[in-house]
Amino acid sequence: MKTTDALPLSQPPSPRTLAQPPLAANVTALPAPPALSGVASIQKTLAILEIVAERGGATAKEVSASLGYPLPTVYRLMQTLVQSDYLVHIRRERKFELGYKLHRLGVSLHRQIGVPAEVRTEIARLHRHARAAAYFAAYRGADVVVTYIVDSPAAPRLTPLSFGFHEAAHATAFGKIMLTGMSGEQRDQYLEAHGLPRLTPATITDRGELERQLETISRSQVAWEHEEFVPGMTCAAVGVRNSAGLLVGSVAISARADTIASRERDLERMLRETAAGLSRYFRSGSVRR
Amino acid sequence: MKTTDALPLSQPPSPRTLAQPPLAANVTALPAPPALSGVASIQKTLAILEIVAERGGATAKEVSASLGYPLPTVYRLMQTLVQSDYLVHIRRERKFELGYKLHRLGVSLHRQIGVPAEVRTEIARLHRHARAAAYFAAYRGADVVVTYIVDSPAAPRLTPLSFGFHEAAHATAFGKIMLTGMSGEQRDQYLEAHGLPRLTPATITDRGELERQLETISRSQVAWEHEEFVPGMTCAAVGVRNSAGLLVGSVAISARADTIASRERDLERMLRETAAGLSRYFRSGSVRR
DNA sequence: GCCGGCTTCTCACATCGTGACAGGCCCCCT
DNA sequence: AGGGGGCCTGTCACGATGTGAGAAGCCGGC
Repeated sequence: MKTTDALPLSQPPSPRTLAQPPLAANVTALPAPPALSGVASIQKTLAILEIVAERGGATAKEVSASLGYPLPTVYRLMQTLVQSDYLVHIRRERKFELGYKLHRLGVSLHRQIGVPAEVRTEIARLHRHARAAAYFAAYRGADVVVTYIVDSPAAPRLTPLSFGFHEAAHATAFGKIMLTGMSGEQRDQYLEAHGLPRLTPATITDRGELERQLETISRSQVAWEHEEFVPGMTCAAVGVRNSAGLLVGSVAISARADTIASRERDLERMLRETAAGLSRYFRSGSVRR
Repeated sequence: MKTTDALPLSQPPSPRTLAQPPLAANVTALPAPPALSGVASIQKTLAILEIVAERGGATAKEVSASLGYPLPTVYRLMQTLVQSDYLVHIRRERKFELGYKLHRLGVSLHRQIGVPAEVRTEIARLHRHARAAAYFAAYRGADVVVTYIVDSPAAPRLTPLSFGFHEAAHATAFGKIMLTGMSGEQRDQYLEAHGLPRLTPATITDRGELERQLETISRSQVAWEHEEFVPGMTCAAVGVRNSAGLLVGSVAISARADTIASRERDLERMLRETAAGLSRYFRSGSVRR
């Protein structure tokens, strides 16, 4: 057995994904975009970091141009990042690239979110039996986060749903499960903050309609999502609870809408079984019934 | 074949590794430690990020205590990080953990440094034949960085030498190779900035002695390091050059000192072969001779 | 229901970052 | 070699901006 440094799967080489949380983009065009609170110089610095990440390296000039900061400022901020190993200055090529500290931080993040082996094997089993991409999403702070995925060429994951995804709760199956687990007040607060942006023609953007559907979901204990997140794709999820009965996460699958229609019952059964097994695990430390 | 989110191998749960570049620590005890230049608020913010990473989550109070910043300041900075998804605030547990943006940045870093498949297979082959941990270190900016490692339980890597390692050039085999590739002036500058900190009793800390050894190395084209970096461990490295004859990286192995003594010749031969193959690859795009 | 912690305001001060400008450096081109 | 055109790094005075003491919310726990 040999071990190597595992390279995290590359996200697609997309130009502009949902990098920023999809804030409602059509609020009658506010003149001043959020620019919320926070320390401005830090926001600038982080913006620089992300530009460099997106482009796979950038010159100071490019950064200055695309963010609109004056050049000396850009240099100053970038040098601060270089000093702390968040950036590397490659003088030969007159450009900046990401530094090694980011590797360590990424590793730390994975350690903090690490998914137990039992969850991994159960999700893998679900993937095999359901012939669909299978996900585990955990609750962390005020969000649901996708923390584990098993898919295959025949049943690939939904493109934006990679490790760490936590946006658009109103349009995803596991997001809906999370919303049903919240108190009315929590839900109000969450939806107020994130809005219900339209992602596809089928996305639920009406608060009342969403509430009604959540009602149904909390009775049936399974959440569906039909082309509301990505056209042509369907997801379903079931919650996982700990010994106190609190939602700690959820199990989900995704697949092409047309390949699912005929076996919804079946898939629901498998999801419930997996979720029940994991709930047992979170109660007692064992999956076995 | 199934694909999953690959978790980068965890670094050892070490408390305080060489996180900061090992600046010469004994310069007659300057009253004000470096605190070099740079934007102070940003350095504070990054320090907070790293504390949270090290501890696997921390409360604002802990951060305030261990860095000596006043509490409101800590909250303000941490909230800025939360807004940009570098941190997550877990209110239930009254603590902060790392955010998901760090995953993306880590992935981008790996994309930027990505090692070609040819290099990976050659390093793996070297590992098998030499029965030793095998490394590829690339030049990036003004540093050598370990970018690929193949090891195994029987021949494990040197503990601090994980992906991204780029310190202590004077005490590592691939570091010495890099130093031989520099002009006298570049070398002066590099060693001036980094110093020659003593890591083991055998570490070369005298500039003249190092220069003499580099002389020898540039003739023999192979660099050895005997317990100068980690006690009981030995490393050797050979440079890899591109079509312009410039060093682009190096190939290295490490093993317990006592298991190597009898086969230094053999290992040198294998290192040279691997390095020659990779040099061919960097010249012509193919390893084949 | 009250207490004690964490967390978030408020606000006046001066620090600290800012960015126009100019000079140095290095590389490339001829 | 010599020049020229970038990239990069200083310098500096202005004032916006971050700062941190204090105090008031907020929330959970006893």
